[in-house]
Amino acid sequence: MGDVLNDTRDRIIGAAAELFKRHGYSGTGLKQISQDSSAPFGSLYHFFPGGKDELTAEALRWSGLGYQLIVEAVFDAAPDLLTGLRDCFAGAAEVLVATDFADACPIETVALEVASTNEPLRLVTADIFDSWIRAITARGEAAGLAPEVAREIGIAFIAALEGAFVLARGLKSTEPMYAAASATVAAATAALEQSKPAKSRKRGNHEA
Amino acid sequence: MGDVLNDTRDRIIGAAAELFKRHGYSGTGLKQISQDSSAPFGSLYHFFPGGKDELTAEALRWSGLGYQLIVEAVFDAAPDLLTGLRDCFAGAAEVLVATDFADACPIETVALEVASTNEPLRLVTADIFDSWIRAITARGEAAGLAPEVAREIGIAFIAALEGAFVLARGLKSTEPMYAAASATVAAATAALEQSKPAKSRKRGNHEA
DNA sequence: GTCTATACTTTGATAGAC
DNA sequence: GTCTATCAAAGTATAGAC
Repeated sequence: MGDVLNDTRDRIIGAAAELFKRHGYSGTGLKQISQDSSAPFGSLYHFFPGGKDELTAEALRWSGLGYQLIVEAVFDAAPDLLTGLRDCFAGAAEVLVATDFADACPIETVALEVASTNEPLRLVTADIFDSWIRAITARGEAAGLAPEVAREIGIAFIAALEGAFVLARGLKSTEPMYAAASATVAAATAALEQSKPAKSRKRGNHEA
Repeated sequence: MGDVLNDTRDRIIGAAAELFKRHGYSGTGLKQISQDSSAPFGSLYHFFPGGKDELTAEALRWSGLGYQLIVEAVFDAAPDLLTGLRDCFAGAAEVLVATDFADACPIETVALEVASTNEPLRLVTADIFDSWIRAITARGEAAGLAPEVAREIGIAFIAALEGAFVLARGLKSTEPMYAAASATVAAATAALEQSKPAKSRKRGNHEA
């Protein structure tokens, strides 16, 4: 997010993504995007002939992919699945504090706004959520969970993170992040236990 | 929510709450509220001299209390805490399907919209979340959890529900509701186990 | 208290000069 | 491709007759 974007089109997308994250879809005007990106108003319609919706779709896809890469990096740096899960919540809490609880999930607010009012944009958010779910499901499977269980835990993890963002921003407190972290880790721990019935008594650790 | 509101002021609040729930704060205009409530435009400023923000605050408080009562009723009807938790998710899933994924949490979208843009309204959402947390924490304590654990599980439950709403509405699927339910129940189960170390082997059930 | 008309601002979008 | 001027519509808010 600290990128330096020199290309006009990229600057527009970056400014739009930032504004959508903090003010939402309806709360962000094209003129404000024009100002924040230092791009003339006409350039918005030059690069995005479809108007606000086309620009929003691009900003959502860009933000959604960027956020996924951040989360994947956290998991890559963690020694195991459970640590990775907990680190995601902890990292999110740090960002919230550093930005006075402004920067959370980059697509959550918009996703809720368009869910029942703008079907094309709703589909964009659905694609992003799908991509996130597939990514975390793969991590769960790699950790030894059955595919269906991995998917269930993965979805629950994303839901816990999104919900914790809502409470944390509303309460201006990181407490929900750590509460959600503990619950998610507890659920994942139980799932891991159940998927390895022949373990427990350290009678031969037969895993990768 | 199926109330018949004859008083003008109540009709305005009801229509506003409904519109905020589906279209958000910025996405809802006062003229639309006037139309949906069959109240003349001037009446909005007669009953709410503070304008849109005062009306929004009232609508949020009304919706927040109403939703809490619904959840409390679900817990009252359930035989135990774990069943109550699961029934909340199942009931929410049913409402989502019945309304084509339009009716979820009545304050979530607005809470995210105002979190970083409207401090007075953010405080209103914080009060509502606080009330919800206290209510569910009391249920956890009554079920035998230590106060701190009950609060943690309670916050995680609300976060899971809110996050599941985001995913369910975006994906137009109830899968996230059930995934979040299983994870929440698993976390609560683990917490209940830990809070009763002298149980397990049915060696004397010394609880209320 | 009810209701209409209107003022003022901002919105998304377009046209056209350069 | 860049940039400015402008449009029609919708936004919040107000005034005042009844």
